[in-house]
Amino acid sequence: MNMLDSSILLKEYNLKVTPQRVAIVEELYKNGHMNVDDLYKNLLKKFPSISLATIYKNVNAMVEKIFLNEVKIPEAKSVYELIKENHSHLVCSLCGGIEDVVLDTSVLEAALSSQSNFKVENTDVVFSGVCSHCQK
Amino acid sequence: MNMLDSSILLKEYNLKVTPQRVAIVEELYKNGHMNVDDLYKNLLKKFPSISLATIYKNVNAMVEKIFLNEVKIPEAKSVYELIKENHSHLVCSLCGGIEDVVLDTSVLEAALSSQSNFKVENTDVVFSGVCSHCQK
DNA sequence: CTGGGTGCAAAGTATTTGCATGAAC
DNA sequence: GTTCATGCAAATACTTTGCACCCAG
Repeated sequence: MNMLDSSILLKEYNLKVTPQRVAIVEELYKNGHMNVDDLYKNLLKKFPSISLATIYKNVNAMVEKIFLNEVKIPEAKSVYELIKENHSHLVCSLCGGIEDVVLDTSVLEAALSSQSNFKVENTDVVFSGVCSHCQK
Repeated sequence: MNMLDSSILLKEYNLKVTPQRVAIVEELYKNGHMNVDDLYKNLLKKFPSISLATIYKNVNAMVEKIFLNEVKIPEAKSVYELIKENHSHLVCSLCGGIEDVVLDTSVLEAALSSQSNFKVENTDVVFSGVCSHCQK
């Protein structure tokens, strides 16, 4: 994703294109999932005087415009990701890394509907365990 | 669950049996899922001078001893529950209520293992949507 | 221009910690 | 009697807000 893509994305969601916002989008694109502190630390390199408040305001704005997603992780801080195809998360309990995996959750939803009237709008799946790298 | 059961549970996990702890366990047994503030407000009725710090310390101790579980909910505060049979959660986006449902997630884990070496230790599933009551 | 974003400082909220007292065992 | 829990107050951590200044459109 280049500068232009980020700009277009921001514009599409009626957010003014600022260098800080572009950088947030690009960091997330590059790293997949980041928490607020990770974002802050990385952006400090580019914007030595950026404020944590700016990160919070922008992340919240992007979550509201629904092009960022907050992922709540067991025993860790929430991370944010660009919204994309539905997917589940793999959280390594050793290194803390997070991977995406595309899985069809419709089997679960079908099983649920057979025993409940709950109307599902979203299904979040988080696997905790040990990633392939840490198994070595 | 009566007073005796809670005491036994606490003893089994090497926690001294205090009235506050018994009350926490019984509240959770009665209500299923509660966040820290709910617990605090309810316990205040029984213990007018109980401290939030006591709730935090005990909840954290019980999570560490692995007989409480923290459930992270999208767009809401974490809730705690007594550990029991593996189950998934249904979160109503209208009333905020949380229900349990027992589902077999092994299909998902099988699908995952076919495309990843991740070694799953735990699978958390949270459905968001509208509960049967709020659909009316 | 004009609206909205940024960074700073302050306020607000959430959670943890240290310590004296008192209860559990 | 010894250990550890409680409640209070203070400390820390996390997040939001208000405002003056500045940049994007």
